Amino acid sequence: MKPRSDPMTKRSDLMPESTVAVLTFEPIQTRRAFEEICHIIREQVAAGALKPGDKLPAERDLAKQLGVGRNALREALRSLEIAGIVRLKKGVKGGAFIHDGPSGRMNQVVQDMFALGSISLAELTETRMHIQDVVVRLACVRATAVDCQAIAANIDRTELMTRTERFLDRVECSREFYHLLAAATHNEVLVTMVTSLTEILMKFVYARVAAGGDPQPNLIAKRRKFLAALRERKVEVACRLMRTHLESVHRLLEEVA
Amino acid sequence: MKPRSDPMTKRSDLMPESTVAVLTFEPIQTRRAFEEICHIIREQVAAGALKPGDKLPAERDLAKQLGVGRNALREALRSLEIAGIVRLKKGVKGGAFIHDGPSGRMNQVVQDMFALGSISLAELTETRMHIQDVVVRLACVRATAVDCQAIAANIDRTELMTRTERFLDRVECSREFYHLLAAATHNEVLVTMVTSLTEILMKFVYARVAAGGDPQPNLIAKRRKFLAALRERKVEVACRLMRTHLESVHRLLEEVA
DNA sequence: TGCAATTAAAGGTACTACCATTTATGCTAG
DNA sequence: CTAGCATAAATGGTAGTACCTTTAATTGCA
Repeated sequence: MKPRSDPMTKRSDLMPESTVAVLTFEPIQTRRAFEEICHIIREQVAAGALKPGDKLPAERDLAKQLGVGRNALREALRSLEIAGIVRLKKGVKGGAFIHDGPSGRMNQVVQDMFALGSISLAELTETRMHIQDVVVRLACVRATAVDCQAIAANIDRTELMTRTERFLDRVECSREFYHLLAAATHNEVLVTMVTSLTEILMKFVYARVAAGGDPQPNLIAKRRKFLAALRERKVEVACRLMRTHLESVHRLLEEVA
Repeated sequence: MKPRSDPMTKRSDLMPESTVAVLTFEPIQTRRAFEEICHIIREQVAAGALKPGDKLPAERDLAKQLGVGRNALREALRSLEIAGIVRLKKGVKGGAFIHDGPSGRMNQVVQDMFALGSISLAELTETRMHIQDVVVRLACVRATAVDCQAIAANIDRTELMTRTERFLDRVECSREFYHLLAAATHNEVLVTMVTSLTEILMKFVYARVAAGGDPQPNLIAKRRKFLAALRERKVEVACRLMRTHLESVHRLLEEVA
């Protein structure tokens, strides 16, 4: 790992040009130590050699084993932590543990993309509208009694927040509503995507609500109506309700921005 | 930044218990230095104070300014680099530059989730099927002549790869096909999502093709038929073609796994 | 026996020194 | 005067050391 300057790159003067021209010599980017380490860990995870809950050796030991400095190793661990692969715990019996799943990582990605201007609010709302449509259709087919009960409980809590005029808390309830609905599809990929889209858009809702009060006076009624459609598995009705609701919400959002 | 042990936490013995009981003392998690730094940079980006192309101060300077060690700063920069926020360049006139966009970050997230078992192949294929349906519908409405020409050129290239039996290269063409199709929606969020889903599933296709030869003998004809439907904006036809094609591809994928 | 003090393990941080790479500058040869 | 090469400087990359902070096990005293 030590030799950063590959002697291979210096030998061109030792070979006649005629033979050099045959080879392609693509730009072998010298991978940084932490990249190499990340790659190794990721391979182990992908191969099943490292499973969630497993503990990596202590930083000092692992650095010795890999023949790198502790800094480089820490940068690798930091990257893996940011990626949601490992979770670092301090103290004795601490260390780097393989994480259960990179939950919430995609949220950060979407938010970063938005902050950097790679994606726009309009693109987010449009995508959310379509994905949510897929979610509703799947949920109508697959939602279990337990799923529906969870949603019903969520609506009850939303109603309480509305009556007590805790509108900011009610936004949290909304976030959870969409999460529960996505969970009813029993497709974790959809859950992740919906959660990311909902998360970032809820930030705008939050700003709107913090400033202006309650922009959705009929929310509870709309939610209950939707839940009824979901329970009766009336796909088209549920889709229509969701679509019109999201349209109004998204209109509000674009006013804020 | 230096005092990690907040003197505030030591003053409980200086106050009578009666007043202590009033305060809540939520568990103020001591944020690590690199987290604080990441947060600051992200704020600057979100606020528009830092725009793509901007250069951050040199590591040594920035560390001094922030009052942290170079290690901590580097871990922060590493995190931001992994997140696709900054790009680090070596040498004089190098440094940390704000990146254009975290393109490709979501791919890694999806692949990590899969490697860790958070999501399954079945969930990926199902989601892809539905998202792709959305994409086709939008593309049928919005695809410009340029979009269609790009897809046509891609199909031509795919045909060449087929004739010359470079099946592995043809898989790359397929990857590009789905990317171009998504691009025709002119919705970058959808592009990102589709790319992530396609990317990971193509890994399986790649394995399948590398082992078994050509599993899609009629691919070119199917592609051209699809493109014709797209050009004529026959939404339902295009959707049906895409759906049946993906169904067959996904069937193959689940055989591999 | 039970609680408190000690201790050890492990991550978090700072600092230093040096290596590697890249660009600019300047000097020398033609 | 120009071309090319040598040198220098800036800057990220890496190693190593020392120490702090947190956490949990252990020990010891009452």
